[in-house]
Amino acid sequence: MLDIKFIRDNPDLIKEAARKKGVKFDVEQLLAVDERRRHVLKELENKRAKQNAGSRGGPKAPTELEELKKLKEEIKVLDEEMGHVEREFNELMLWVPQVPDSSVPEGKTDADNVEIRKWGKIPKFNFPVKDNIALMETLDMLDLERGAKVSGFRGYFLKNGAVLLSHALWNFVLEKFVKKGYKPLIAPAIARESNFVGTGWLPQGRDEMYKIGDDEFLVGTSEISVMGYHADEILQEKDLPRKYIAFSPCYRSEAGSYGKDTKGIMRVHEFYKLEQVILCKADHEESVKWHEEITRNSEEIVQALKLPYRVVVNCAGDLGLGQVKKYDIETWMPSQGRYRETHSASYFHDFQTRRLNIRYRDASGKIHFVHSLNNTALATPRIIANIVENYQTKKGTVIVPKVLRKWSSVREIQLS
RNA sequence: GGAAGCGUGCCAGAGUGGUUGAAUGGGCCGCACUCGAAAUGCGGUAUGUCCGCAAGGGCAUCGGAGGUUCGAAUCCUCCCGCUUCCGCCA
Repeated sequence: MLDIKFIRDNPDLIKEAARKKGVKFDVEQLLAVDERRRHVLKELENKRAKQNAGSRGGPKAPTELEELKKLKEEIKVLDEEMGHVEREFNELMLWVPQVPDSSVPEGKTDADNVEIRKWGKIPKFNFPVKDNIALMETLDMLDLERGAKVSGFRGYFLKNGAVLLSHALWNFVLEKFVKKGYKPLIAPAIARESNFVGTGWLPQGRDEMYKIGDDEFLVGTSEISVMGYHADEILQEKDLPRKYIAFSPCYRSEAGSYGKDTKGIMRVHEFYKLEQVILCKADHEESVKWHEEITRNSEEIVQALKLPYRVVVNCAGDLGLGQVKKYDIETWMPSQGRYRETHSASYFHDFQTRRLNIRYRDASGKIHFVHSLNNTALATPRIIANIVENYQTKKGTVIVPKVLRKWSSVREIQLS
């Protein structure tokens, strides 16, 4: 959500943002509704002022009562109209796109994302490369058939080495972030609808979400529940930034991606994620600074795992409604001969915090909406696909990355 | 799942239909007193929104949404949350 005053003053910026992001949004319609809203509001408030003045003091004389009753009826009619206008206004406000940063490239889909740096050496294998599914099934790390039997389409069981690897990864990443001063959380995967609207996942992403109650949905990322954590709070400036590293299971219906990655662990309905979330001061430079930090944090993880990756800046068409700018980290997948997205770092300015009503008081006592950012720290099992492929040996085994050995009893995953 | 109670400002806590945005105490900020501090005294201390260059003013808000009334923090309905007891349960 943006500030209506900002929208009134800069309708052209909004129009341009909608064009760049490829979303349909009619600013003129919003401004017309806004004008009507303010007009009705003024009338309503004037009548209320009259009513308040009239009903002060004690009991009323009959003639006075008659007039007040009439006024009450008029107010009721206006109030109803106000309700309609307000609903329409609020609904439209939810669809106003955040303005992308000027450094965000033009483009429609992820194919238009622009590579900004690369790290690591693409591994060369002197034997036929196996893909992650073959490797993991051969090593008894993954059971897709029984996964589907029990869980349905895209269901999976992780087994043996994959389980140990998962726990080692979680420990490794958690320790790293705690050392950096991030507060660890285990966040709820069940969240009320307002948190989804607040983070900008709803109303547009309805099909992607599992609805499990009248008001409850399963989160597709703990960003949703962690952002909800501070909803309706006023923080102190000295407490900013708040940095969180949150663990949760994540659920995505993957509606609309039926053709993609239909087998394996790259795209599943249920996965686990350690997520970085930062709330910082309402300042563009601050947002940029922390955006670079959370991106670097994740790069450090991938580097420590010695996986080749590249960072792309997402084009405007690949940005969410609320995102100002986004970097994806794409990690090398030998069997596919290309990089695949493993991390996604974005900042929102106050788009989310306006919806969630998260504010802070600055040193002078003024209140502002905080800025918010988030990035994947590590998502499993997806990253395991990268690991097993990059670390495979001629024998068909998988070497455990060095940094994980502290938590792993084996240095090589083989069939036991 | 059954029963009871509760939800007021930064905190504690009054307030059960009529200038109550809300007593009182604490905290916090400012000023005075003091060489300084403590103690004391005085003053200030919500948010949103609309109009306005501003000063200022209007409106809304006592968990949320409705309702009754000329008038609601106070009465009614529903919802949410918390607490306690019972049942069930990892």
